[in-house]
Amino acid sequence: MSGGLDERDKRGYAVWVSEVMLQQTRVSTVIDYFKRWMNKWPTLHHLAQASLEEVNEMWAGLGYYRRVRFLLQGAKEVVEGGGRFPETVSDLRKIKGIGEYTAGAIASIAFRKAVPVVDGNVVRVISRLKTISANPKDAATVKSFWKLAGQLVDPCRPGDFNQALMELGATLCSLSNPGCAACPISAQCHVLSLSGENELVHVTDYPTKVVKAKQRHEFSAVSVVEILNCQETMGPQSSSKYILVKRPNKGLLAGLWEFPSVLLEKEADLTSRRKAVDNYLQSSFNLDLKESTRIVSRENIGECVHVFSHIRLKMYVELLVLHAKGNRSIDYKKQGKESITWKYVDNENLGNMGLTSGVRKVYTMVQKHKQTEQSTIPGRRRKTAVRR
DNA sequence: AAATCGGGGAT
DNA sequence: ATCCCAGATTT
Repeated sequence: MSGGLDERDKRGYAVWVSEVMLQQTRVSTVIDYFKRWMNKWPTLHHLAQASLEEVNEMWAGLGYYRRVRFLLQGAKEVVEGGGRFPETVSDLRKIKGIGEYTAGAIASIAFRKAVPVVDGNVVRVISRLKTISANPKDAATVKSFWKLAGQLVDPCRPGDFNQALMELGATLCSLSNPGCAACPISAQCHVLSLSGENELVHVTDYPTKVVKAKQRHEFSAVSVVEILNCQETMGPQSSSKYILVKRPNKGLLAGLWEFPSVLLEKEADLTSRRKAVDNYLQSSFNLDLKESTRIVSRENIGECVHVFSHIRLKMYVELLVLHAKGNRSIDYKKQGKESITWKYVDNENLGNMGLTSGVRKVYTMVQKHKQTEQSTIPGRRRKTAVRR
């Protein structure tokens, strides 16, 4: 292994970051995120100084945000431990967020340990190579894949071998249209030879498909609250700002920012949605919307569906424009009883900051709505009346 | 063993 | 629309 300690740490860190980003995420998606990340935090020591808020924003849009929380936690642990960067699978496995795959990837790619990796690509290649029809998610079957991969790995160049195997699974040995004719190991592929003898056998039947749980449906009322003319915090020239709320530190999208929203029991009509939103804004922001003088406009923007692994969320979006100073009793800065965390963000910063994909979708909807409204009524300012 | 936890690209 | 991806942790 060439290079000093510093060089070694750098290699381990870069592979660690990239492999965590690559968990359940395609290479093409990761590339830009990886560049931005390494530019901001070039070494493990830089990362260890970062805050959760910072890494969350850098990660925004990548998904599975638990990954970045563990990555930051792990960086702090390694730096505070003062020890060398862990090199072996067993030491790497002790770090939160590093499972069997990531440990194998770092050990083999960064430190030339002769250990295997098993990801979705490797499962596909091996299940075809060996005609394995067992459920690939089954614990015992997973174990057998690791064993087989361990027998295959080239001890001289384990990192290159592992990456080549995954690359093969991602390209030639693809899900639905494998290029067996061009495959360098087609001669050793058992299922390919079987398919030549038996028309009922198809390469694409491997690995065996597993049935997945259906997504549950959820509904939420999203209120994009725009405050006009906020001179106190933004200076005399500013136009408006929006309220963003921080999600709870556990669960879905933990600790990430979103527009004020309430989860609905079920699909709801406009009236009940607004009732829920009003109640929420009243209790959490001390915003009394019964004072109609505060409301400049309140428009229904439309629906927006956002899909997670296990949830299909339909968001009903409205744009609620408020006067900054309508009534002295309004105190936007006062936090509600439920001690939620929130902040103001102006239009420019909202467009530039890291947002989750769902929030970005909603924001784009609102922008488009505003443009359409302006262009369809030239020279006139439309004002939607609000009557309660 | 099953559920949780994002998002997007391919089909 | 469905599948699933350079997965890991919690329940």
